Amino acid sequence: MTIFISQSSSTPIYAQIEFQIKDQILSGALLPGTALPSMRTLAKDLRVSVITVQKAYENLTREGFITTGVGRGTAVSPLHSSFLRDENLKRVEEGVKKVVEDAKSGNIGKEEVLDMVEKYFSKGDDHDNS
Amino acid sequence: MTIFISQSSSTPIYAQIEFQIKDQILSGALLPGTALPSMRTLAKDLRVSVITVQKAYENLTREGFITTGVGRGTAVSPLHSSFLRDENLKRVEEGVKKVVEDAKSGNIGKEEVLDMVEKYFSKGDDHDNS
Amino acid sequence: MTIFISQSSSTPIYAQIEFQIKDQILSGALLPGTALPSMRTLAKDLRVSVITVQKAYENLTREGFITTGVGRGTAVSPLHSSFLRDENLKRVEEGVKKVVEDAKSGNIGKEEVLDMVEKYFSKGDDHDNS
Amino acid sequence: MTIFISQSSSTPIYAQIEFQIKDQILSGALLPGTALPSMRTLAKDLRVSVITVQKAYENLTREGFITTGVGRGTAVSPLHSSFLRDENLKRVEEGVKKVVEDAKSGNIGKEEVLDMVEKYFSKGDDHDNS
DNA sequence: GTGGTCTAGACCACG
DNA sequence: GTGGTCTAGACCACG
Repeated sequence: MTIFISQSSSTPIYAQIEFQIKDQILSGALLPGTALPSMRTLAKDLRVSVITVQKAYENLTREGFITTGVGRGTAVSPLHSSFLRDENLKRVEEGVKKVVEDAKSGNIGKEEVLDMVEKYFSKGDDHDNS
Repeated sequence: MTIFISQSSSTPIYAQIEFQIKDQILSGALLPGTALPSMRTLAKDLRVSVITVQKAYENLTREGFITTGVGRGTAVSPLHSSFLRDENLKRVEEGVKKVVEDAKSGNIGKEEVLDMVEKYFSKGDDHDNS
Repeated sequence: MTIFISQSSSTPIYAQIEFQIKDQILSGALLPGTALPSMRTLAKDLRVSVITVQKAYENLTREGFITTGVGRGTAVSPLHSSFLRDENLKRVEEGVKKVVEDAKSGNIGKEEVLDMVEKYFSKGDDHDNS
Repeated sequence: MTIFISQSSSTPIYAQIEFQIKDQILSGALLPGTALPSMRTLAKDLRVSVITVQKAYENLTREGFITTGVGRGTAVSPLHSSFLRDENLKRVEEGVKKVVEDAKSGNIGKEEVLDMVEKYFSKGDDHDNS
């Protein structure tokens, strides 16, 4: 598991850890059952305080992404793929809603927004524009 | 000019004021030259400290949306309509970029996102579902 | 006499009036003895308060650029051309001093500064580079 | 880090702090990564309010010179040396531009300005009067 | 400990 | 009246 910490970012360090782990679970990079490093190990690796890692793990546990047990360590929760899909859809839908509100109040047309979506979906693809 | 403050929001009060005024300028609800309420008046109306309103006005001034002058008060800057359009496009494009990133990492397809955009653009319309 | 007021500038209005009149005297555009408009007339022309114009005239009088007499109105002082030249030199020399300090502390060489001076002196000239 | 405050200057205290720190970063006296004193410490040292120091730090953060983080303190940003040079050049060029404008409107010749630049560049040098 | 937000006052220059 | 600066407190999240 790879996590990058930016000391100069304004995002709190605990949130950087939390978001990156969540991203990797949602994208399927971290599969259910996979063991996460212990809080002490991760803290040492990232050169941050154990308390900081603890806060990230705590939040992820509360949201159901990981499970922690005394003596068992921490692992990715056995999430139904439908749950994952719902989480992702929720995240995207919230973004779309906000974007459309901004577009409407700023007199930006539907076609322009659709074009932007097409544009960013194409980026990073290799000659794939089906 | 109408502004709603949520004391319980995690967004700072000064930012709530700032964003709402910016929204109204970008949407054309506040026209160039329009006088804004004085910092003291707005502070009293919103039941917040003068300093809080000042921080909002300061940020808007630095970004060029309003002009302030001691003894002259505060007014919406003479903005070119092209500037307004650019600002709106920038805001929407940043939103789209983030949405597409989330969609890609969550295995959500382009078509699904396009459908969401259509859906939210239709909402609030009268008998318009072309 | 032409004066432009910018309501959106952060420079106080009285200072805008003061500086523009001083510039015109120092550059020779306003000659000694020339009558200035009365404070009331100028205030009406510029659509500002009489008190604002008064402050500008007051400062210019104190610095010796204009003379005011009850019933005689206001006029440009009979300045010796050597005085004008000294004022101009003082202003330029102060600017050069600050520029060189900035250059030194920023590791910018003398040649680079000399080049900039040449460059800006050429601007606006017609094929004159003696 | 040494900072001098003049309570009687017309430059706001927060700006004095801001400019002096920026000067030291631009001149290389403060290297990237160097920790700055905490706002409370500096405020106590300079005998000013914490808010005043905060405003200076806030401006420097927005301009990219320093990075701040709750719980992490404040440090000089990792700046590219090319950025530093550009910032210095920008500052000097603005000064030269203003100087030349003053000189032109005051009928002061290019040679005189060039001589002044030479003169101030020599000052403070040891036995260097080439 | 750190920086970020907020309050309730004050005094100033400007118009 | 207006905005700009400053003080001396407070509470918060973060590390």
